[in-house]
Amino acid sequence: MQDNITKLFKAIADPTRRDIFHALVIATSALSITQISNQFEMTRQGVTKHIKILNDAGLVQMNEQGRNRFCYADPKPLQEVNKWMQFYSQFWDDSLDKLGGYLDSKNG
Amino acid sequence: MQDNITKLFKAIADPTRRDIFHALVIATSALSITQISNQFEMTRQGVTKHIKILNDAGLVQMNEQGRNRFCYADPKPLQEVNKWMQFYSQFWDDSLDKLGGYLDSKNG
DNA sequence: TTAATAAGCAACTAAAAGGTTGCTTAATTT
DNA sequence: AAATTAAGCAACCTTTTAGTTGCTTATTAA
Repeated sequence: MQDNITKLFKAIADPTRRDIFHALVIATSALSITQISNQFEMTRQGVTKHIKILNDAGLVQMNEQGRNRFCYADPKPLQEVNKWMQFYSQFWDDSLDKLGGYLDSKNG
Repeated sequence: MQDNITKLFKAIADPTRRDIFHALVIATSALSITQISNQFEMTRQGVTKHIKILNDAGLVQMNEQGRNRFCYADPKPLQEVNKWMQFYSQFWDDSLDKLGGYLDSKNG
């Protein structure tokens, strides 16, 4: 359906998903779906859907144990986002003079 | 309605908008709406909507001249995204050993 | 001064997103 | 074995998103 980088951007474009992802990143152990749900004012099914999207983007991995599905964050795919941004970063990394001149040329 | 970082992420989450933004970044001069539209298989109104979203996110600036609205990219807001990612980058910047141990502790 | 061009606005449509409720299944406790 | 708990699945609803068509307005060119 959609390419990886789009999946990735869409995954982190939702504030709730950023919150879930963050909660998993700072967690000291993997958390079950229910444990995650308890931290949010949303039904477990709602959280499950978000987790699925994060998982499809590679940002959350699972670990099934009996009736539990322990989730943990995997920030590595964010490197792709970093890579995407690297090209554009040259335009803010450049000296302000150069950027100023560039913008002036477009404005004037 | 929604916070800046969310607007920013949503703006770049759409592939067409990333394409428009990229076209403006690499353009040697500011481009009118019509000039941009000609590069995409989409109506001018469709492009206008995308431009509006990019503009709301601060990624595209305008420059009205008569009946033309010349648009140019402003990548600076992407620094916010960069900042957001910096926190998570520690988890992929760390030595593989440390990351491995962290994951093992969650898996095991 | 009539043509043509650039773009805005509004209404509409189709599909996707974000979320819910209700029910089922499978694994654990008691 | 019965009750509880964790989670999946499907259907549904509402809002947002991505895009269209049609029309108007304002600027510029012939």
